[in-house]
Amino acid sequence: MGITIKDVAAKAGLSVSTVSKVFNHYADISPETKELVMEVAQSIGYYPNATARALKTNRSYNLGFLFDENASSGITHPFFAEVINAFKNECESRGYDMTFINRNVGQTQMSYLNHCRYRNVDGVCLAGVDFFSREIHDLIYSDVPSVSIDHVFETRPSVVSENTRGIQELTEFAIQRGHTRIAYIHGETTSSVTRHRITGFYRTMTAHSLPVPPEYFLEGKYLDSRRCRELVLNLLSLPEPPTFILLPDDVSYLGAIEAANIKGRIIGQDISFAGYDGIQMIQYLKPKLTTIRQNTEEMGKKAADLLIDMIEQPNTAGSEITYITGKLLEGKTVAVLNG
Amino acid sequence: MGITIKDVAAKAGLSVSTVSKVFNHYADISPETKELVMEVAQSIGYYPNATARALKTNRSYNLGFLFDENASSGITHPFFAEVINAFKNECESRGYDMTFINRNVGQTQMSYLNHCRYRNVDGVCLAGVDFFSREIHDLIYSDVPSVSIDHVFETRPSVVSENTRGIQELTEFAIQRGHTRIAYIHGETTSSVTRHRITGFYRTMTAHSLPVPPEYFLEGKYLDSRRCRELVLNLLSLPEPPTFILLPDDVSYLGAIEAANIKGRIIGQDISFAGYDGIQMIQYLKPKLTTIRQNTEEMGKKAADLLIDMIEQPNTAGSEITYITGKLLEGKTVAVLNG
DNA sequence: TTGACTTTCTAAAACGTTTTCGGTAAGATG
DNA sequence: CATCTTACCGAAAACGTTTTAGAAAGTCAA
Repeated sequence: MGITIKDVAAKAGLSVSTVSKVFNHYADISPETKELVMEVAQSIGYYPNATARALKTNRSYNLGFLFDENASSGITHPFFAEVINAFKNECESRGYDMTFINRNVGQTQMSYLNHCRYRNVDGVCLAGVDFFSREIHDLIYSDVPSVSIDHVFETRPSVVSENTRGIQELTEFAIQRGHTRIAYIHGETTSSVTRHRITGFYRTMTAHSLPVPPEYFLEGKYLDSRRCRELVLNLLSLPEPPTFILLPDDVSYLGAIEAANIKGRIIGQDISFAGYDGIQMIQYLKPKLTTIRQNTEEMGKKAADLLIDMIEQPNTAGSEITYITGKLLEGKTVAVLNG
Repeated sequence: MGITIKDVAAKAGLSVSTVSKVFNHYADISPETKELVMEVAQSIGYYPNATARALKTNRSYNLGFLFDENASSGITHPFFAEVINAFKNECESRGYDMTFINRNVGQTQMSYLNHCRYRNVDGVCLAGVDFFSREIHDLIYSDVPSVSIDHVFETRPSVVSENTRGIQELTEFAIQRGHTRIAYIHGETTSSVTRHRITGFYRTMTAHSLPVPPEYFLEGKYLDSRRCRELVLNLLSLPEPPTFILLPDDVSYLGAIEAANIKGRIIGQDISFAGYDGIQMIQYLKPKLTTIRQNTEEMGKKAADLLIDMIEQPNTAGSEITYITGKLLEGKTVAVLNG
């Protein structure tokens, strides 16, 4: 059917082995032969078959990306989409392709690990999954190389954004401007990201001897602006409402704006907000949101690099943790109370 | 290294062929043997190797997805992300995986077609690319099955959203409410989507004998709210500004809001807007945008189905065009001038 | 009993590569 | 001239499957 290495060999008057060697940059090939093979290959439009190669070498040059599919948004998630995009770009530039790993291939349910094996991926990157589940555990402690984003397993390298520090900065930012009644609507506590952020929040509040009344500390949901709207409404209805509210993320700001409008508060004046993520689209809103811009570009790229390095030099593979720091974007949503 | 079909055969006391047949649901296998094989396979944790299978059968159960990588946003594009997600989900439920197709694999530049061949994808879905380029042409007229989204090639099936009709509805909507000075900031004219929309616009305007002065018809860019802001500012600065402006898409509305604020116009009163796409996040903005909600779910799913059908029943493969109709979402951005 | 089917299984070739191990020829060395 | 290197190339096995063609054994009717 297709054009194979045999056709090239025949046309060039050489053996299959020799042609193969040319494509794999073996040393024992004369420059003339090399050139000849290349020419012939070009002329008849030969391209090595990745499948056959993968079978032989047990390397597919294909990386898996695993994130929670049934979670809200999948690839639609603005934060993960950016990370995935960066990951994919780095893969490509290093000669790898990317496939999504899931567990329902056709009718037959398949574990993540089995899917990886079945597809023969050289490695897999995990992001936004339930890192405490059995399945993920099996995958992580298997022989397939892996790297995780925003969660660390001791035996594997990981890329984590400095969530604790990010929230600290944001909280500090508010306190510096005279806020003391500070509320935090955090995301799902099942995620370790949330846990780190909560740590950052409490740490800062404690450092400044500020109280955190229970009604100021609410469990919201990531990316759920409707939910956020309700919670902000609740907060603003308190007898003693907060002056500053940390939101789960940028998208939640959409709900916060609505709530503020309903309550007739002017944002950045009567009530202050901060988000998390630094999503471009949200930055266009008025008033501009004060937030932490996550370096998604770096996260995706670094994850790919760690993974590929691990694959290509298995001996030197460690369990390096790479911290990625976000950047505080100062918007107009935080009032200065002590000006 | 891994567990192969041979191990299963040995342990079950059967031949490799028999085991293979069990996994491929051949008829000439007794129920007892079938059960035995399944049991043994289960017990030693055997899983068929997709690579070897692909090599033999020339089917990879892997589908390519191709979209313009260097275009603005890649996977980050809110509209395409939704389509891709739906496509991916449908693939999975029918037993296929999805890989992104690009042209820079490692150092070596590779044509899209070659990438498809190299990866041995069973088919490829095209969206948001330059459909008029040579490379895409080569791919479409090759032997690899393909389906296109929002563009039709006569020889291939396609899924297109009814862009002409969408803009017609929007324009009609404005006219019914008494608007006559209607401007259109359209997207890049290189895309056939834009061309269809422009057709819809002119058709409606002509049907109502309304003029379209050149200064009301501007080339903007998709997803570029900054650009949109400038163009809306220009429009609002005209001696005789429009009362209604069709925007390239929903994201552009962010720029439009800014421009209206700068010019001191109240949206839905002094100036009216309509978007396109129906992106969730934008729908949370105030005032709520009147727009066409694209049925991205259906588009992605249908594209996957067409492609897989074509792969699995090559004989019945046609060049069916599937039209997906959007739905007008009435927001608060259109003033009623004849009320 | 015998031939004709059926049913169930297997041997072996093939898919397109990579890689090991040798082999050959030419040049270098003494 | 004999031997040793060196540089280059090829034969063949292997990777883990699928699939064709046929073998063996059982069934059944006449």
